[in-house]
Amino acid sequence: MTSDRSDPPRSAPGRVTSHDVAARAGVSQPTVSRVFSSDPKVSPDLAKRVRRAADELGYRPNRLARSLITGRSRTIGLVLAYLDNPFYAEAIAHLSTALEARGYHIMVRIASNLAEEVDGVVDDMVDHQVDGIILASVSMSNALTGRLRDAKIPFVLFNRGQEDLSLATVTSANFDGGRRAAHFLAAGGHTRIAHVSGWQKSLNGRDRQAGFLAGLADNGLEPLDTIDSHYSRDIAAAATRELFKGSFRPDAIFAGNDHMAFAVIETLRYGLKLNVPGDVSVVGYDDVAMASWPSFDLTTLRQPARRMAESASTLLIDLIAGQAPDRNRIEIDSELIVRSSARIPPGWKRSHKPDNPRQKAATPTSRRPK
Amino acid sequence: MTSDRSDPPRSAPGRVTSHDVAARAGVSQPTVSRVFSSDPKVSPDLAKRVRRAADELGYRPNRLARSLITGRSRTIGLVLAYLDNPFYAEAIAHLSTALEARGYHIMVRIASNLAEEVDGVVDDMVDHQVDGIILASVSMSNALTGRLRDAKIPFVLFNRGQEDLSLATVTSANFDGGRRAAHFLAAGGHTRIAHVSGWQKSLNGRDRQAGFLAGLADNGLEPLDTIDSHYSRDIAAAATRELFKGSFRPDAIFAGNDHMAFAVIETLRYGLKLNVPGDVSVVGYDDVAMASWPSFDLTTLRQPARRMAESASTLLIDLIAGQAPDRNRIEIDSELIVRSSARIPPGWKRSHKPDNPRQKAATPTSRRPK
DNA sequence: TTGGTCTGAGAATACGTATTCTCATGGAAT
DNA sequence: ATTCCATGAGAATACGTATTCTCAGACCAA
Repeated sequence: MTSDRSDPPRSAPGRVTSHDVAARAGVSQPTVSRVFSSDPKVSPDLAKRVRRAADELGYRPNRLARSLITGRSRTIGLVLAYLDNPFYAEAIAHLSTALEARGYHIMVRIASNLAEEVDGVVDDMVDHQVDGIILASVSMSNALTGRLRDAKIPFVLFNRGQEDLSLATVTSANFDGGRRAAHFLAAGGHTRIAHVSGWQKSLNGRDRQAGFLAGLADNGLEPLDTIDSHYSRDIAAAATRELFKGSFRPDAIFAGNDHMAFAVIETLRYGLKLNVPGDVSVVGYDDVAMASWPSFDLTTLRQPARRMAESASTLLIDLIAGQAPDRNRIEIDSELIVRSSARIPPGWKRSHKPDNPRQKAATPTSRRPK
Repeated sequence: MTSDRSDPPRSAPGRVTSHDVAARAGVSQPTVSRVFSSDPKVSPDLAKRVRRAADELGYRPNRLARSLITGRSRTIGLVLAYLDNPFYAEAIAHLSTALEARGYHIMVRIASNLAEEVDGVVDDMVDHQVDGIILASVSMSNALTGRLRDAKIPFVLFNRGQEDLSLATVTSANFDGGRRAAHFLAAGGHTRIAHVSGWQKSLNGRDRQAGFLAGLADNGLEPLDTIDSHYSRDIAAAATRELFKGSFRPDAIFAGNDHMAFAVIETLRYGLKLNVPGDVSVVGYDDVAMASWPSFDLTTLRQPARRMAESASTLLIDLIAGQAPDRNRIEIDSELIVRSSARIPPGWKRSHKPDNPRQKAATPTSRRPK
């Protein structure tokens, strides 16, 4: 006999709580709670009775109430700056999958890179009691960093390093990737190599550029020019036109990411009537899905979005659990994917296309009329 | 003198509650609550004192606790099936913005179109007490529909109609769009027109196809063929090859969305060595950002993602508020954007390019070394 | 048989806020 | 001056669950 008997269900109809289940199963509310938090300290037969009652009533635990008392919402906030770059769409998908597998949910917000806007968004997430935050491609103000520290909310920077070594970050090996791009172009015999770079106020952009310059230096080369194009299609296109204004024209361009590389290629082809890779070789960074499309067939450095998402998730969960991870700055190697947008040096081979199982299964259903 | 004085703050350090604020301001906890829910029934000077105390302590209301008692989480769930189609990336961004402006937050989940998986994802969201759900491009099982009805959780289908007229949906005018595609191609003098269609188990796909067929019929034409290509790039490519196997080849193809149209164009160009639009005209549906890229310069029907997102948000909020909206099936007109991937009939003009203000501001910073 | 440990489940409480209830105060109306 | 209502704020309670505390009974050893 429980105290629930005297409480008529006064809440919204259809809203069934652990008390209702308890009443029907003839047990106390804590017992119901124990069953649903898989607390071992409940006898098998009682547990069965509770589960049956729950099923009959269609009970599902209210995660808000649970979160309120445990202090953990099992929600993590995801802040994104760009969504026109498809790399981040892939990132969302992989992060969502990875975190879901770990029992977490994602709250997404788009914020421009203005520090002020990011701050507001993050504050909002804090109010929602997120357990942790992933900031993809957004910069952090020092004020914000401090506030998150105070609030003891762990966060991970995804694809955006930061000078501050105490911040947890997951990136690809940007310096190394930039260097390998340079080596590849140098091996291809290019000598007038320009860089349409990522935003130089982001560490990603700087590291790729620094690696690229180092790679050129390894081969006794200097860049023809480097132009900060802010990860923007339009600016990258303008930069490309700029590069070809003078008489000393590039024979190769390394772009700070694929998104800009596409703009570079199109400006070369359709604006300047040049041939890629005949006249100019182009190399990108990311290997988004479109990079393998025949229109671009872009040679690029693959950032493994899935592995990066896995790493970021694991890292963040560790931080939430209070475990100091072995490393809080994770760099994933990026692989050079050789396609046809850049001259292939002797001895190098085109990367084989990944076989797509769906393609074989593609048996479209056709109907010829009549 | 309040009862708070006797309660030492025993919760996690840094966790400041309305009780703490109350104690410091010398008022009761309900008064603090009233100030932060902008309840008018609190005198100005007290309110000021409370706000000051809150600022000094860095207090921010716990939205979980608030939600628990109000029964409204101000969170809405967003379920997506595809993210490789950039239309949905745009949709996320616009939905996020629109709902944020209305004071809501978004919980995102990717679910394949398997009914079972969608059900699980939605159940999960219900547990999280979302106030409403937007299902983008995913189908609903009848069981799920019923359960959401029972749980009294409103939902809106975004870009995916449903036969059941009682379900709230926001789509573009798919039938009309399909018909206009047909009219355009017919006006261009094409006679052997094929359709690489969207998934025929989705109403979107069927409506576009039906409109397309009606539009051909308006011109006394019949389709050369229609092939269900499931919104898949690979299947669309296979379908295109299939269409060109025989001797009676299409002179125009209408694709069920841009994502497939790109695959069609590339298969024509790089697989079949045909010219677009010289040999074959191609029309798409969506007008994603890439459609305006010079590589494709795709003639297509623009689904205004922003307006659709606004409508879906408004509709859902109305449903949550319990107001029966005037219409629960919203169709947004889609505009034909004439570019160069399809022959332009006499008398028609290419749609002017939207002027991009950023392009003018693009003054890349260059540095020539040395 | 008695004492002690262990097990399982109910009672009580906590989480942080919103809301209802209650009541003191003060001004207006008579 | 007395009654009445409006106003504003504190006391009490609720939201739905997890957790701590408590205790009855079972079981074993002596």
